[in-house]
Amino acid sequence: MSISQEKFKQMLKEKGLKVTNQRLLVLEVLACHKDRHMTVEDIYDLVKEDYPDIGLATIYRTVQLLLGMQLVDRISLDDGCVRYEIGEGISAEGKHHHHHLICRTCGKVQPFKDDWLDRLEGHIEEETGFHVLDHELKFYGQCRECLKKTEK
Amino acid sequence: MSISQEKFKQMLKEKGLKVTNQRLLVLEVLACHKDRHMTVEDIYDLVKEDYPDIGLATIYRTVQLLLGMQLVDRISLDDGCVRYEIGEGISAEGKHHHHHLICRTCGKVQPFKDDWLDRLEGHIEEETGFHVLDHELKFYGQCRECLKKTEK
DNA sequence: TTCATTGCAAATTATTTGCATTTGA
DNA sequence: TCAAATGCAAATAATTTGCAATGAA
Repeated sequence: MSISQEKFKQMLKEKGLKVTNQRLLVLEVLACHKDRHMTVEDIYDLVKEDYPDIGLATIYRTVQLLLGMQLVDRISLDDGCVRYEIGEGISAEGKHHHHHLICRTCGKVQPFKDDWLDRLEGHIEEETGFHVLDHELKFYGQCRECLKKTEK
Repeated sequence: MSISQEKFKQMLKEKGLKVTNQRLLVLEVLACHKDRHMTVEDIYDLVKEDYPDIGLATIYRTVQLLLGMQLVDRISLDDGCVRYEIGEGISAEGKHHHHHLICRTCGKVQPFKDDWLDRLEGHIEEETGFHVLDHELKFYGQCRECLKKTEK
């Protein structure tokens, strides 16, 4: 579950930052499109529907702010665009992860939930002394639909 | 083990492409710096030592070519730079993978070899029908050295 | 010879920054 | 009131493209 608007307002205040319409809208747009992997341009277009005067630079600045606050993740799907996704939140049981399955034929991206890597993280710490905080995992291949078309 | 120069020449000829000094040098520079994660600018500087007249655009074009031929991988270490790495080659036993451990404090990147994900790939195919060909896995955290400094 | 490739410069795209103005606390 | 935030335009950075000249087959 991603962050609530109230919690976000509170976090801003704690940091001495201001609650603005622009910031709330950027967060809302990201929260309402969890499973899309949004570019800055995507966010810009959606926020403009509610707030036509917003500037592109504000989107860039807000996204940087949200990254710094760990409320969104930056992902790169290797199509050359930088994309952003609202974070899944951190619970007592640890992070809630999903990975991305990227189809090399049609480019579609589907999420895949899994906690398999938690054990691997422990293994890495033992072997290398590297303390793992987070990970990003992408799989490349062919989705079910493209696979079917190939078989025909 | 990455690709040999002879094999590369042969692949180019099969595609009706020409063997040029520039192409050989870009591949060589990547092969000689396996464990560095090279930006286009890094490659440019190194190739220029042997071939001062090469243009930056040629590096961009050659890297695209090598990507298309699956001889190099594009990686993004989230410092904003796009980086390239020579492929590990595909053997009969499957792909030879390494992951990246990225230190959030000092930015250092260390490789980590592991075949743990092969089983997860099988699991994904069963559950989603997505046929996995390759993957990229990054871990974020703190390296041993930065961890020590924090403890003091 | 002939067409792919190259280097260069200009064009394009993505992102950041400076600054006058506006706005939230 | 007043520093933080915004919108705009200009600046910067990264990458691509057009084109005449070059070079591999």
